[in-house]
Amino acid sequence: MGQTTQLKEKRWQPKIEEEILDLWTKEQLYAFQRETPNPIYSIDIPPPYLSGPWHIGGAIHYAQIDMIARTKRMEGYEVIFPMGLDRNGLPIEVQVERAYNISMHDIPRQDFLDKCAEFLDRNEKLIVAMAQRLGLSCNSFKHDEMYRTDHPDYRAVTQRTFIELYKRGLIYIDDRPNNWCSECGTTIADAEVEYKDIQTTLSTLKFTVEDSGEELPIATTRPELLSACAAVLINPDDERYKHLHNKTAVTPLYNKRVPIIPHHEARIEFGTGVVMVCSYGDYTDVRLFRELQLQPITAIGADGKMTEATGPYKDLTIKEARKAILDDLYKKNLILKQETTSHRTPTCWRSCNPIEFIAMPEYYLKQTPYLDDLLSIIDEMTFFPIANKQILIDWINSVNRDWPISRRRFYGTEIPLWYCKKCNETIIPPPGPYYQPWKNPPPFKACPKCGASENFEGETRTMDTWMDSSISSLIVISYTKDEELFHRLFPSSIRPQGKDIVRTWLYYSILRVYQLFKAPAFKNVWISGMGLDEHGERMSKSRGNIIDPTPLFDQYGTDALRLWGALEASLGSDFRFSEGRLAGAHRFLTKLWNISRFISGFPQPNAEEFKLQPADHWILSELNNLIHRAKAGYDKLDFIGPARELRTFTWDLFASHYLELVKGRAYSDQNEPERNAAWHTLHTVLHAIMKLLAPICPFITEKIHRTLYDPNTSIHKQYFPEPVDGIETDHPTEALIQFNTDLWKHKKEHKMSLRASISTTSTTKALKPYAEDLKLMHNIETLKFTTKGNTQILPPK
RNA sequence: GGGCCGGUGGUCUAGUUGGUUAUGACGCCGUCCUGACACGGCGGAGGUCCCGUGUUCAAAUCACGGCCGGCCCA
Repeated sequence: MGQTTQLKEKRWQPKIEEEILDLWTKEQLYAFQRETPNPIYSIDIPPPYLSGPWHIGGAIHYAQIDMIARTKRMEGYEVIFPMGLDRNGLPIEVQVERAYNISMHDIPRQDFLDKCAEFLDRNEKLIVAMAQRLGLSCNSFKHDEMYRTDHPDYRAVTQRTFIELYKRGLIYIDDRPNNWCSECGTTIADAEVEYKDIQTTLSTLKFTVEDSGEELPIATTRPELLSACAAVLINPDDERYKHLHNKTAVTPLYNKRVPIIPHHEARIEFGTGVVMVCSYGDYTDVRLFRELQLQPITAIGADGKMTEATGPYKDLTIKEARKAILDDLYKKNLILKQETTSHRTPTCWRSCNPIEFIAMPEYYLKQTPYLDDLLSIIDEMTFFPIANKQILIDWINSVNRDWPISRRRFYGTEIPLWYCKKCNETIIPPPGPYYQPWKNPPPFKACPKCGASENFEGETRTMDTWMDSSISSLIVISYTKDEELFHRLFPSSIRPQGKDIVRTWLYYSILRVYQLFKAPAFKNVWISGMGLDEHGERMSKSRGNIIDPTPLFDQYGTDALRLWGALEASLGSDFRFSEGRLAGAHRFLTKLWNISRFISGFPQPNAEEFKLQPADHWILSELNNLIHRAKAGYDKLDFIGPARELRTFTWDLFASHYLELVKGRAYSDQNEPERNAAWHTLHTVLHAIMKLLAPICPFITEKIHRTLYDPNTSIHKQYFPEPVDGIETDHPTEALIQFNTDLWKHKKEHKMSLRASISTTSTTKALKPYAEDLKLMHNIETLKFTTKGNTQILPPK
């Protein structure tokens, strides 16, 4: 008979988790074994963006992704689950500029990069510490074994893909109007544009009709663009203006002649029904200039200030210019009306500033020719849940122009190009090293076109950070580092992520990998909902509703947080933070701990030392059901199912009914094979619960497993349990629960102690096999069985 | 204007290939220290499953229409 080490602590303490963490680190428990005989499962974990520590929603998101890794391990896979860190890009630069109150243009480029790196290193420590505290089972948290998107090796791979696509003609330069954020000083992609309702003033300006001199009122939110007005639109069906078709209007202040064009884009009910078209107020303007072949005038420069074309407003900011021009219009009586309106304004998702549309020469990656291919390639991927695939489909269907990938920023992967000043040739270096053209000498001797041997200029721009992060799935499976492994593992097994970055990270990843390999990037895609605050709002710094998980780790522990995260919402749905419900999850762990503490008081009999009783068969058959249901839930990578099944089984069936039912037998001195059967069954069920719960609550299950069952081998090296063989399957579970409820109720109604004896009780025949256990449990002297189902209890004498 | 998702006791939520008295948590009321657990046990109250129409022997679940909310796009 195997002795069992008893659990001592009266309740589960979050601080035990830290001891377990140390143990895992020491044992390098989750290190990837390349030479494994098992199938390999690779997880393209979202490398956290190092702009700040996670809020509770982010923490839970990563905990859920970790449950995927742990599930796959317990299903028998060797799992690649690296810790990655996304360290490129604009938001970092913006934060550094704010923190040091500097502009990146005012200090040497290298100094600025060094400051960014410092800032990143600080945040990295915080995030990595939190990732470990969360129990993430990443392969390694050693400094040199995590990947970083700004590492020379990573950037060299990004540049290699750029070079490859450039050579194939997929990257080109163009100077079409683009989304320009003047605060960030760079072009941004459509995917980075966010729409916000912003209060603004709608001013009605007095245009006139040429010749007739008729007054033509036009409402606009952008009076500062008046100098760039190239046309005036009226709706062809608008009865008020039919007589003006194809006449000419004169702009106020500038007295410029512009055509009046009938066009369906003018909404009859908006403002006065007449709109001015300027280069460029919004997307519609951009489209109309193209469609009507109007000559654009640049009113706003790249610095966000007005240009010469605006006359007296030159060098004013947009805001200043708007105020100044309204003052001038007012003085000259050219404003007919002003009202406040809410305008749907495109803004930069990083700086939150309204964006402008400005033509600049930028590099583009072709994407529109690939959209149909992408729509079919995603059918080769399995989506969890399938409903969230639609977000991606919708986005692919709405993409209508190529991806601007160059950024006039510094902390990013450099565009690896040089230009020959003599002949203007663009020179591409060979793939391999990491290039910094603004700093390195050119890696070639002469211009391949004109033969010049000097006067080369390195490109100063960097790439959109999504150019880096969209190849993370390749990095995860050792692209360019271990070609044999890469070919064996491509495409990677799963991409887990939140639904907020479907149109960016997911879309770009699928596009890029398809362009490089003509193949799907992933076998599976897992898209979860977002963690919201207690009022159901998205957490953000600007809203000031960030919930910091740090104190919750100390108060409730990681396992409670993870269990809460699993129980809170089905996959794909948003979930709200609630401390009360977190406390509820914590209470389950206390319960589980105490169940284990009780069971840890009994030894573990060998096979020949026990004889299973009907009650044992009953709970083992219920355990078998649980195993099937929990595994089915893990199969869907939706943890709410297994979490709920486990809680209900453990608390409402195993603890409340089975444990109480066999207490008498377990403490008895007589009939050892029957007593041992209770001990054996208690341990069997408990150990199975531990293994089934391990992906969700890795700490408490590890502690109990190592204390009771195996001090030397982690539970996280075990597989999910198989159903117990040779168990009778037909049991009256409902009747059993009902009988116990009836007895408890009876004793309560008669103000009897639960230990008080009952002289005579009768119940359904179906419960006859459990007679002995039931009599001990409720202290029944005589228990009779009838063909009728109802419980009959004789009142005490 | 279009698309997607959702609307289940006070609050949050499970369940939607249609099938007996709708799941659970938190909260609430009452009661009890019973050989692990008072961070517990036991008992209880509380729901027109957004509204309407239809399909069906049968609808929270399917169809159509409407209302409300969230997200995305124009």
